[in-house]
Amino acid sequence: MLNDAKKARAGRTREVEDPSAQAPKRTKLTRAQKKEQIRAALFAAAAKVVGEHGYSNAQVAMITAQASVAQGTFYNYFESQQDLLDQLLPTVGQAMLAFIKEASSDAASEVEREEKSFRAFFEFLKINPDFYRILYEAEVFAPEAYQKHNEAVARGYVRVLERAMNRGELRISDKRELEAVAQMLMGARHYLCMRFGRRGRGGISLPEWVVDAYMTVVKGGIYR
Amino acid sequence: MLNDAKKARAGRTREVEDPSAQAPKRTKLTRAQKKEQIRAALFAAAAKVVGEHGYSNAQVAMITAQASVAQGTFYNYFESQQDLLDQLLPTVGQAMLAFIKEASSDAASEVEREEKSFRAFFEFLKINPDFYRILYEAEVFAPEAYQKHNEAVARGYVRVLERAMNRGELRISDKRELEAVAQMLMGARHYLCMRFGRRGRGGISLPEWVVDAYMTVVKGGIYR
Amino acid sequence: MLNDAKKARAGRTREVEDPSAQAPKRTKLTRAQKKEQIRAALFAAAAKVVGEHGYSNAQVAMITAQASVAQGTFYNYFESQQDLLDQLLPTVGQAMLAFIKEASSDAASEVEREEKSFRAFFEFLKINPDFYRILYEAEVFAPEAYQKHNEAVARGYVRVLERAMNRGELRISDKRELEAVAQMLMGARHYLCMRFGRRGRGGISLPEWVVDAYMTVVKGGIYR
Amino acid sequence: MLNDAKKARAGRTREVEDPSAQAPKRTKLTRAQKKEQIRAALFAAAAKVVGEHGYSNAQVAMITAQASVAQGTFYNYFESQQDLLDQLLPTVGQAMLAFIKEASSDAASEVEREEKSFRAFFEFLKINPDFYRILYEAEVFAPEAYQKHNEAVARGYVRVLERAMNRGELRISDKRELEAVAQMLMGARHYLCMRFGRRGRGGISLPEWVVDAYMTVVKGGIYR
DNA sequence: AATGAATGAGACTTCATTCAT
DNA sequence: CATGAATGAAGTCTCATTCAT
Repeated sequence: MLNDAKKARAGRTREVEDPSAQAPKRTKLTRAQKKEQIRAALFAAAAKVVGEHGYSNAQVAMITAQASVAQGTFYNYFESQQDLLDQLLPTVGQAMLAFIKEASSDAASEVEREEKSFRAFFEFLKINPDFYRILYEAEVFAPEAYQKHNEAVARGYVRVLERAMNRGELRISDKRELEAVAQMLMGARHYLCMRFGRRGRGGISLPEWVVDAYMTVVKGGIYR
Repeated sequence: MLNDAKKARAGRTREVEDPSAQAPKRTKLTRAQKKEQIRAALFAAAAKVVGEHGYSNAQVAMITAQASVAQGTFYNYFESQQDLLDQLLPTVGQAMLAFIKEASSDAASEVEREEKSFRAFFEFLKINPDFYRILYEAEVFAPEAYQKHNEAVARGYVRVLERAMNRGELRISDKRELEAVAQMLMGARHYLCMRFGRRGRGGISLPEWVVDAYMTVVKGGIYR
Repeated sequence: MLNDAKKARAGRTREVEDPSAQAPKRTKLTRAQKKEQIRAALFAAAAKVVGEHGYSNAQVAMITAQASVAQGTFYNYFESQQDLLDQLLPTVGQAMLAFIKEASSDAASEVEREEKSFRAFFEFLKINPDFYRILYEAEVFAPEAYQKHNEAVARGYVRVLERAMNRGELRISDKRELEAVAQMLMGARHYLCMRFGRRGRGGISLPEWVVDAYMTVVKGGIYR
Repeated sequence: MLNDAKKARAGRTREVEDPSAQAPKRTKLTRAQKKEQIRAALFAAAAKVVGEHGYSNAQVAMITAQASVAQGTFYNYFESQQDLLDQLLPTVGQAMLAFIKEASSDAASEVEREEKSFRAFFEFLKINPDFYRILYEAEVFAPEAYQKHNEAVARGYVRVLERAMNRGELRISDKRELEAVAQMLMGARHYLCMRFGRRGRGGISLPEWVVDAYMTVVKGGIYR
């Protein structure tokens, strides 16, 4: 979804330039479909612009230019600039969570799941390099969305940890501490990403020894 | 252009003087003292404004109003708004590092030092609630300063960890991994602070069980 | 006077740095002399600054920096910035007129005097490259002074032309036309200077054929 | 403020569009036409403001007020204030050249052409009294445009003079001197205009004896 | 008098939002 | 609805002048 800007635009253009096309499947789009396409294009454009220039430089003019629509059109889809920015992380964040879930679904143990999730996070970032700024600048520019996202991710961690704790696999036994551990893992991932996972756009593969360090701490610090 | 003028003036400035060597009581401050006072007031005002409203709303007008000086005065002390913002974290960051160093200097072991440092960080935040935003929004608004600060903090961690590793106290043995561990600790602290350390201005005492969770992971995950 | 900035500054510095100097002649200057020195330094500085950056960029700060005095000092000598700018052309303009008069005083005929004056103007500009802007930008930035200067120069021309006319040496006979001719000569000189007389600072020698063209027109167009 | 602007604009628009016209096609202007109108209004406003107050006082606010548009609108048409100022002389200068060409096209000889051109210049100034400052202050405020304009005008003179020289009608025979002569004519015209052609706004008719003086010099000084 | 920092009015420019077509 | 130009509030920075030392 993050990199669909071009496709979306291309799609629209094609339609316009050749109204008599006999394309069997893509006949004229309905109104609703067109609207949905534009909305999607605006999201994709916003993602790209925020990813490249940050929230603070994500001007409406830039987003609409990127989406190949007029500036005024923006306000047919969003109440305000902030409205779109508030929706950006939820939209893209869901995709990330789904991606990670999918990638870690076949784990044999909680520890393995953690490693797979960890790797998947960086895999996702490699595919969607815009996500880093969309996620981490949201604390400043879309705080509500950020907090929700954070809580959702934390809940995921806590659920897993809880299961492990109930099986007696954890070094901690205080239920309250589970969320603290979750936050620590999230923070650790954030900083490793910041430091080792972002060499320019297009990303870079995370060094294997970073994964080693992370898993060493996870295995020894959290699990027995 | 402006710079030429400034340089010329700076060159002429005789900053030495102090002919009134022993005037200890003097109600009136010397010019240099006044200047220093205003500079400090601007920094303090900026810290407060950034802490309360964030970098993105730290307008020059707000800062100067807070410091009770005219807007133009600002530019006698800083090249530009960004110039001040760039200096803010270094200035306050130093104070934090000094505070933590002082608080953890009497630790008997590396692990104890880590706990004392961890607690001191939150102590510092309680005293300087503005610091949270000054530090963490800097990634967006003063990236260079942020990176420097981050590296300085990381270096501190690495130094400690290295010592421990050389004594065979660590679970990892790859020197490269030390920095990864440092980043993880920093990230963990950041997120714990975000989640548990900031209930409104004035801060809140960190729950003891958060410290427990943190130290459990540190002890089991990093140290043998 | 135009190039005394350095000297003036050196003078002050020397005095300051070695109050016990036994220099036999330059003992302490009187108050009045000091004032006169500063005023001269400000004029010289203004000339240099205007010559290099134009009136519109001749900020008080630049002028005082160039003169090595404090900004506030400026207002002990001039009512306002405009006040100095208004006095600049009269001051330097007098020097130019004197220079030209001196250079053309030994002419055997009016035509020869004109050639000598013409050459002397460019000679003066070579020595004082700042003069071009001081003079010609004054039309915009010190219009009153400009007009006065212009009239003074025109009067000089008219006086000469009148003499020639009375001797029947001119092609025109209407007294009113004398001033028109004077203005034409001034305009011609201005434009030749603009086009041929100013290659960078330091000036350039006027090509001889430009003088030829000028004198051809003067000889054939004005004199019989 | 918004209201004022709107009303003002509405007023202008209505007036311009001529509701009583039988406009066969369309009462309302197309968008492109409106844009062109605003651009023209901005140029006209700039010309008036510069003519009255000079480049140095031609603030964006003044220009837009004069054009009855909002300040922000300015930047839909020009990159910056300087951008407009740079375009002003080329725009108006072309009009002047066309005017003069038209007025002197039916001349029987080069000398006559020169007289007609000379008169036409002042005619143009009478119609466009703003042109004087637009042209002559450009040396300071839009130097590039000024130089281009100057060169264009000089080329025109040189072309005419060259023709005459080839026919042996000139007193000079050195091709290089042609441009010098052109500059002299331009300077002469400038100064005559400054001294005799601008009594307040609305201009004044140039005294006939000024034309006589000019033509006497041209005929005797340049042509045989 | 000299100093040089403080002042604040004022200029330019940006950009989210509105609105007429 | 889409369009894209118009709007004007708001923010940054400059610089002549003032003023306390």
